[in-house]
Amino acid sequence: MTLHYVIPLVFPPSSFFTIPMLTEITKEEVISRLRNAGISPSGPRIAVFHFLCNNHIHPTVDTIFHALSPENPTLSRTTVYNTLKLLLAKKLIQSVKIEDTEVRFDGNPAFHAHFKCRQCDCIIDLFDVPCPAIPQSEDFQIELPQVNFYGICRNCQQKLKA
Amino acid sequence: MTLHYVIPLVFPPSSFFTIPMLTEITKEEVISRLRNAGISPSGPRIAVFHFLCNNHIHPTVDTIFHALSPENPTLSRTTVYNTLKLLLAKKLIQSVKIEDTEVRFDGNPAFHAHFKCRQCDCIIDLFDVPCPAIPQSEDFQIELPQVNFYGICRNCQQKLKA
DNA sequence: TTTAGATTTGTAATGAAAACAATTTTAATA
DNA sequence: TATTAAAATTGTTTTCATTACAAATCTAAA
Repeated sequence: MTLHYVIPLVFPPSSFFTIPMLTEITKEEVISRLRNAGISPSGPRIAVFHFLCNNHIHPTVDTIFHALSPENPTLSRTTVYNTLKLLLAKKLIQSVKIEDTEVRFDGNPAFHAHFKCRQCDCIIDLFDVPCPAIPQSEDFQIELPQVNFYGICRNCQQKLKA
Repeated sequence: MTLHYVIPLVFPPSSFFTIPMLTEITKEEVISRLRNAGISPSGPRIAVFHFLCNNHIHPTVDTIFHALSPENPTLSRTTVYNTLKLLLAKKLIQSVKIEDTEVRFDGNPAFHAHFKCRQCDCIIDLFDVPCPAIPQSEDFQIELPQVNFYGICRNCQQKLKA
């Protein structure tokens, strides 16, 4: 079977750039999600998870640390690392391996593809790229795949044109 | 349109594990490919590219360096880095961003998915996972996507059963 | 109030990658 | 063949994300 796709003239095309309802996730909702996952909702954990849920910028550890430090003066990088590892293990977030050497994080654990702009290094969610078939085993769970695109984002395309 | 997939009992299932003809790529063929790409075929470049074409193990820089050092006693890590960067720019190879912090390399630049075993850390080519639709722009080339699966490979599944 | 376990913190260590300058090689020209 | 400029390679140094580790702090149960 061959699938045919409409080839858009700009990237990301609107059909690949659906923006989901960006309702603010409250601290209470964050605490509830942590409790449901069996994680005791400490201050740093609430802060890190809340930041990831409401900032769809696929931050690095350092970005998270610097964003939260002013409000949490005693926060340490190690705690950010520990917290992210814990959230990943409980599948409350996902990691995005789209850079060569550093990991980025995404507060939305559901499958979606990502696009990295080679010009401005932004990372954009692509909610309308279908998830590739995930082979399942009787004995083992195969995790969601990562699907990463690379290129030039629409903003940078327009800047380069001008 | 909904697609239905046969769910295999073991992973990787045979249909996801097609092994292409693994004919040895000769040094002459390697030199020819380098010349066609406008790269002068120096000793280190031939060695690195030849290694990648004939060892489908998705090696790291360090693995390549240690594999080639005995035959090339003066080879330096920096040269391996430089050569890989050049081969990538000319699209003779591809990088595989499937680990958190280090990049792996693949002598086959054509699209195929990858699977990483969380148990033994091996990386397996999945030649039968279809390439997601690649949005194309009039002005900019969007590069091939990376599709990465994670889980437990068949070997480790059997070891864990026993 | 005590105390054990959980959590957080800061420092040190690791290691991949990049930056950099110097050396060596190559290839064109005299 | 000799000269020389560009290309390629090399080793060292630096950077920086991540991990390891041990000490300090906090939490919640007894």
